[in-house]
Amino acid sequence: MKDLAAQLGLSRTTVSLVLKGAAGRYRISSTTRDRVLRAARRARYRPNYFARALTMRRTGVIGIVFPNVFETFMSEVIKGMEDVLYPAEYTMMLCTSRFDRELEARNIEQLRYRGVDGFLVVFNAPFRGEPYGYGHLRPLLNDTSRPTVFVDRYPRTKRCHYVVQDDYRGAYDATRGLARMGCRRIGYVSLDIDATSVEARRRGYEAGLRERGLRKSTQNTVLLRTRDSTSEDLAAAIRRMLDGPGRPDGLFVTTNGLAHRVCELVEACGLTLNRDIQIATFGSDPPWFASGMLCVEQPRVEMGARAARLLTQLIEHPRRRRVWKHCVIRPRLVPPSAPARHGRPGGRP
Amino acid sequence: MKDLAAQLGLSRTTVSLVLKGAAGRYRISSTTRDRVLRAARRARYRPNYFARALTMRRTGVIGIVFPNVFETFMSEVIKGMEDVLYPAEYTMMLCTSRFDRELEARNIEQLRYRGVDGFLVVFNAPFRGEPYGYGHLRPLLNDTSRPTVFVDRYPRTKRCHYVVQDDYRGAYDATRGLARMGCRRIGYVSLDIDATSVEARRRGYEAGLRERGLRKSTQNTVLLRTRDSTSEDLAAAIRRMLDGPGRPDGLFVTTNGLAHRVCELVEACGLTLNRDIQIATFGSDPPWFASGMLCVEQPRVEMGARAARLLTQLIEHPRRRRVWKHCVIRPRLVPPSAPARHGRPGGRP
DNA sequence: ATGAAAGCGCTAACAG
DNA sequence: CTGTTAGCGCTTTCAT
Repeated sequence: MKDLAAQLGLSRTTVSLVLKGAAGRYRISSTTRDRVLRAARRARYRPNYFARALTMRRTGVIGIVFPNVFETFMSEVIKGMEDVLYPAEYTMMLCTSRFDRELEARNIEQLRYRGVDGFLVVFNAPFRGEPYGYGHLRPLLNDTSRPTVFVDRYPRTKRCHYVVQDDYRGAYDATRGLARMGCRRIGYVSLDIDATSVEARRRGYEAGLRERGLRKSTQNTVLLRTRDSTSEDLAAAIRRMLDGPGRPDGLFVTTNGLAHRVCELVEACGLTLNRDIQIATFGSDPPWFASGMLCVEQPRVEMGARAARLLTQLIEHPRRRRVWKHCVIRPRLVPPSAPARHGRPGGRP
Repeated sequence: MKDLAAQLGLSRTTVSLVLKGAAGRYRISSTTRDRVLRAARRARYRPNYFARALTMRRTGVIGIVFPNVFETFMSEVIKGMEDVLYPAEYTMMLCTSRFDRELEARNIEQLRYRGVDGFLVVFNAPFRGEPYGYGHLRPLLNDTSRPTVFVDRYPRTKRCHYVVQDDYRGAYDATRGLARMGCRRIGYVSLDIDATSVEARRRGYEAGLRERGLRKSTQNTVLLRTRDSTSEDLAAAIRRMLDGPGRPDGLFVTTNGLAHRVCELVEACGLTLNRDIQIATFGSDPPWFASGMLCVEQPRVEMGARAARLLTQLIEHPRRRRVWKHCVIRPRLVPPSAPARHGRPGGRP
């Protein structure tokens, strides 16, 4: 910029002013303005990012923290974010926590250090009763100069911004859906996770049962304490459940990956899905795979987009940060696509 | 830092010197050094990122450019990178190009602007004969102050650093493997893409045929001009190939996603995999899915790790940039897991 | 062993 | 309308 100014015989101020579009306010002659603009273009001038950030305290970078990016849920949410962030001239800085709270904390620190303007985060939920809770999210909750929007789940406090799907309603609808399909003994299978989303799904499930005059039984409830869905824990629990006398004729499984595994196990027990038992879960099937499950379709892309839009609002209008925004998107119930067809994993070159 | 210095009654210089560990060289008393260090720790002092970057011209951030992150290939390569970058105190800035060259160019520009120390990139390959080639990678190839390591494929020039698998060898082995399984007419199915990787696979395939005294036929060759593997193009081509007189009894498919789709189509034509026809491809099956294909197992995590390690070397030892590093990793051939078992998509909550 | 001073590239009062 | 000036927070050379 100095060079530019020298070359034009102007002061740095003038150039700076013009370049940030304040020419009007300072009544700078349109001729000099044009000269500056043209010269800048010709020299492919771009302000130095660090110098600018140093004085402006603004970077145009959004910090994204996700458990991973390969699950369809995550990558579709990210797509939604990209859709709004890119046109708005923001850049994403993406970190994955790999279900590791340490790493998550580290990443958050890194992003803060690197001066992101705001955060979009899907955090790791601990197993219920685990000692370390959400302490590492404190830096996010306390930082008033940098807004955070939580996605899919939020820390216990409501003093934060978040965008989630209506987990309660989804589970409620799914459970009633199962009942309408003729199920009388509807079991519950879930990771035993301390997340607002899972908790809401449980409440929705229970409300659904109540509404149809059904009851839940301890025997037909499975709470898993491991994320490895191929673990023997799950298999044993499912077998036990299906061998018992009051065997369920329907299952509500809180998450998609788990549900697929449950399907397998059900079949391994000699039962046939959609005949002996119905299964409902969150998250829809990929196009190449009809699972035969009743699905609560998550508005993933939309959630990402809404979260990103909210965040940019909060960044650009600091006053709005005072009021906590809670955005809850209603999911849609998708009946099992019959007949159940097993395709192959597609689109993964 | 100013506060720190004031509080300790020292000059900023001293503090700065101590903090960067140069206390020894400047013979600063160990007592003052300790005082400074302790105070710094107590005040949770961290140098300002932008001020530092402004003077140092170094950020500790690595720019990562990938077509996407949801394909298993991509996410595993990234895992390998994380494995070496995190312990080495680097942070990743990840951008996806979504198979869009515009976006790819934009992302590269953004990352340069944001002052990354180096690049790790899997770029988009155009279809063969498409006008816009690798021009947008120029900024990477020309930038001597910021090394780039290409992964999985490299621009036509060899004047660059790259880490790839031995595509030629993999394809060669796979083709010979098919022949050893009894195939006499081995067809070739591929995206018609202008990538070094795909080209090497084709050459490997041809060499494999030659070595076994087999010949390729135009009729048993399918070159696709769309990335949408559910397209009717592929279905039609496969049908045509399988209906003809010299129907292939083996197929080498260059990429994994495509191969799965081909399996489906083969079955849709009334043929049975592993009986009427054998299929070989790159990329191994996920644990929950035995495809029945002969697989060239890609060393994905290792590729990511090697690339990252190479890049940090290049960053930290500028002199090494003068010699172009080409790292080629040998893949392993994995026979079809029998019997072919169709599982369900797991691990995707 | 420690401090003063210049500068990285840009912004923003304020004075002409 | 344009120029002067004082930072932003840190590094580094050069005196002391």
